[in-house]
Amino acid sequence: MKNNNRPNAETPDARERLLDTAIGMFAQKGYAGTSVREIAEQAGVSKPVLYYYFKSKEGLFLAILEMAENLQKQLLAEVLKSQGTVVDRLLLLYRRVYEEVEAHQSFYKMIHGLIFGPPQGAPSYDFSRYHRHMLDVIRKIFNTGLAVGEVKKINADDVAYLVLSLIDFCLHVDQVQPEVSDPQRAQRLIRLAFQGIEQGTEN
Amino acid sequence: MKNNNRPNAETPDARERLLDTAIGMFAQKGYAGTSVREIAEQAGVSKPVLYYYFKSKEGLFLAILEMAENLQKQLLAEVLKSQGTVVDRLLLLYRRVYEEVEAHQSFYKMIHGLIFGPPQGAPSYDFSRYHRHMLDVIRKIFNTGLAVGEVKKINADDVAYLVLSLIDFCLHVDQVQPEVSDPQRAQRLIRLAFQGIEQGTEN
DNA sequence: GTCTATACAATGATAGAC
DNA sequence: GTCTATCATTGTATAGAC
Repeated sequence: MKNNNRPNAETPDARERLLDTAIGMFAQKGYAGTSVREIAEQAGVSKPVLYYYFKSKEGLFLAILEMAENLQKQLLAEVLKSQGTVVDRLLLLYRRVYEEVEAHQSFYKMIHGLIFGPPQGAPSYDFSRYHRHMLDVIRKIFNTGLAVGEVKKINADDVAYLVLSLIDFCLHVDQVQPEVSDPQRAQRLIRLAFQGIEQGTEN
Repeated sequence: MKNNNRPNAETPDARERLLDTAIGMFAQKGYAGTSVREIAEQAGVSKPVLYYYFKSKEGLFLAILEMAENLQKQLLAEVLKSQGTVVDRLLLLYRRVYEEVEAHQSFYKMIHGLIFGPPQGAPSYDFSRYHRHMLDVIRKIFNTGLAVGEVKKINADDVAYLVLSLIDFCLHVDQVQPEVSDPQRAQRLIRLAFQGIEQGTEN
């Protein structure tokens, strides 16, 4: 937030290096699997520096989560401003999330692991909020389509869960099985769900 | 496997108690977050007993994973024998997985955490195999439907990913947010994807 | 097979000098 | 702000008696 005496420093200061390093290690080895010694070592500082800036392992952890939620809020607000058909706006949502994930891979991986993985003694935190925010946005986009008769009269909740399922799963595969990853898959699957799989007996 | 001198013992023997306890704790706190001391304590045995049966923490862990894969193989083989329309068979697949998850909640939770969570220093193991097996089965079911013109000519891979996305995500929600859980949701979402969301311009 | 007791490394955290 | 040195605690694992 406040940028002290190094506006354009090439090497980020200790605090930022600690944040970056911690994100990477929490992503890779989880909360319990990562030791403060490793974090400090890899960030090139001593342990007391970590405790100076973040007070504890938990403090460092919570500082990261706060950043994450702000990033998500910003992204979703941007997507909500978009115009177009429901499908197009949902595809935009996916593309923006995908870009963000690509740009901050470790960051996403860490949050992903916390949402889906076990709470390995990490400070308690309501991770489902990330999904709730996503579901809210998808529902809103769908409802505007409902109003103009662009989509069938379906429970908006169901559509939201369906779309979020596809987005999340595809991002997950991209991340843990890069060898079978396919950046276009999520977009194909969303279109697929909109058009249907069965041979159409129009109802 | 081999059942020694207690065919109908009310209290399982030490080995089985250790397995059950470990599954529960790995599910709740992850691999790194669980100590052998806790496992032994909660199972009502001493630490050396754990090492006697499983050689190490990793050994105990791997013994559990072996059980898990056998259970999955058995379930999928059973589903593959089913008859009916593609949708019905996929709904059966979901119902059977759901039943299994309900019957062995901690077991599923542990595997789920390992598939989606970070590898918290746990022994390396290819967890994507669980997804591969599921994808295989869904693809096979879809292809039989393709052969009889029951479904559109779509990439079977895409359909498999789509269906697995829905199943996995719904099971995940049931598990981590029981308050918004809905056992019927996955089945509704699968039907939804087959029927389509858009107002039909038949193509 | 199961226990008590213990070895020994790694962990989160801090005191106090600079 | 950053370091060296250190603490108490907890971790995995084992020796050896029963």
